[in-house]
Amino acid sequence: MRSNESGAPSTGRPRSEEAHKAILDATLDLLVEVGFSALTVEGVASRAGVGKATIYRRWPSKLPLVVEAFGQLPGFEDVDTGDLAKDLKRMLRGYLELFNSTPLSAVLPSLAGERSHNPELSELFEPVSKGRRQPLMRALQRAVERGELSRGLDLELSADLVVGPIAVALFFKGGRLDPSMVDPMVDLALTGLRDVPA
Amino acid sequence: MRSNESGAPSTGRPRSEEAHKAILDATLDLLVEVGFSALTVEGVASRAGVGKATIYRRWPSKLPLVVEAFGQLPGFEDVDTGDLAKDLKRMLRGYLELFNSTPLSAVLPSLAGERSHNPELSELFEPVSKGRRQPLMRALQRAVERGELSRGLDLELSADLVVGPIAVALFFKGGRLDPSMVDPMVDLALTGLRDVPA
DNA sequence: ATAATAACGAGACGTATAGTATCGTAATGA
DNA sequence: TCATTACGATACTATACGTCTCGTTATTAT
Repeated sequence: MRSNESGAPSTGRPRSEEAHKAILDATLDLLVEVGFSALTVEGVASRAGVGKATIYRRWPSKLPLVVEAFGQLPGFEDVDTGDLAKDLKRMLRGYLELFNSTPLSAVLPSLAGERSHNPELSELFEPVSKGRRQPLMRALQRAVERGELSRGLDLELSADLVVGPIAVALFFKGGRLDPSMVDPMVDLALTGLRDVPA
Repeated sequence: MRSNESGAPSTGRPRSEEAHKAILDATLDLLVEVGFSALTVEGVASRAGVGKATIYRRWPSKLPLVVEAFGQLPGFEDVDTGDLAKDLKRMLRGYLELFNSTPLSAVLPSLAGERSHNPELSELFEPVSKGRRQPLMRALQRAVERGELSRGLDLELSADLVVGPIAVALFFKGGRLDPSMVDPMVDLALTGLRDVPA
């Protein structure tokens, strides 16, 4: 019973890539249509035209499946205009537009909410979450290299500050995410509240 | 079959305040012990020593119950030192300490996650969420009146910026919320990223 | 070829829990 | 005293997770 590195055996019928993709697609479709909490594995199986076992053979439970489907959605697109404010505004605006055209705005809070009770999910989610921040971190890094930002700046904290208002809107307000909120948001994060002559 | 304004009839056996409180207390206890997703209505009924019907007579489903129990937890404590940075730091520090001593850090993401698929819950959550921000908003308002902040400042957005990094940590990172993160957070929000001489 | 192996779709199955309905009883107001 | 409603308890229906077994099909080893 030899196995290759991915844990799949080297003999017997191979797993169907087709079924794999159909499952992920069906999961995203249903996330859009019914949302996370109403999404059922049986529904995914039926939509994808596969048996439940075919799903559970690949993912130990519903959550990792949703995490992987979610991971296929796009994140920040990298923008490099040579000006930090422009970079941030374009990236965040594009991101908010994704929220209105994909299930991102519904899936993100659901998964984040589950994390707090599910350490395994938390671990699955971590690299995905981190990877999505990368373009943002790179834009900040470039600004430091250009001298636009101070060298001593905590870039992690800075990134949190920049996207913070989006997170607040997403989780604590109706979730209405108008791309027009981006410009004042970025401006305020760059200049700070205390932008008044003493 | 006359009813008073709260929907309860004016005749027959009145609803037990004792049972009401026991249910809310049991809900909070169980939120601490087992977390939100493992919390069951049957468990709450059993812990509170009431029948399930007594719960469903008051709350249409599990979520509004949890929202109301959650609403009993304390929020920001009002701090007025005459200095915005001090006010914010003390308030946020106290808030983060709440996260480590109550189920707040687990319940908040869960409820926020459910909101995106549940408009009714969203409406229930709205006033609670808004009320919790009040001390923060007042501190900002005072700073404007003292001339510490500019009059034209968007205070809603400012509040989002200040608490944003906490939201990001809570939802996108492990949820580790060390009160020591507060001081640099507030300082950065006040001065902005671009705090470097041009 | 033929055997061994493992994935396939379908769906039965056991368990858990949400929410409803029904019991006999207790408390209140007319 | 009687109507009304809440009470705790519990049976009930419906749903969905995750496991398992069916007969079948695709692939590899001999």
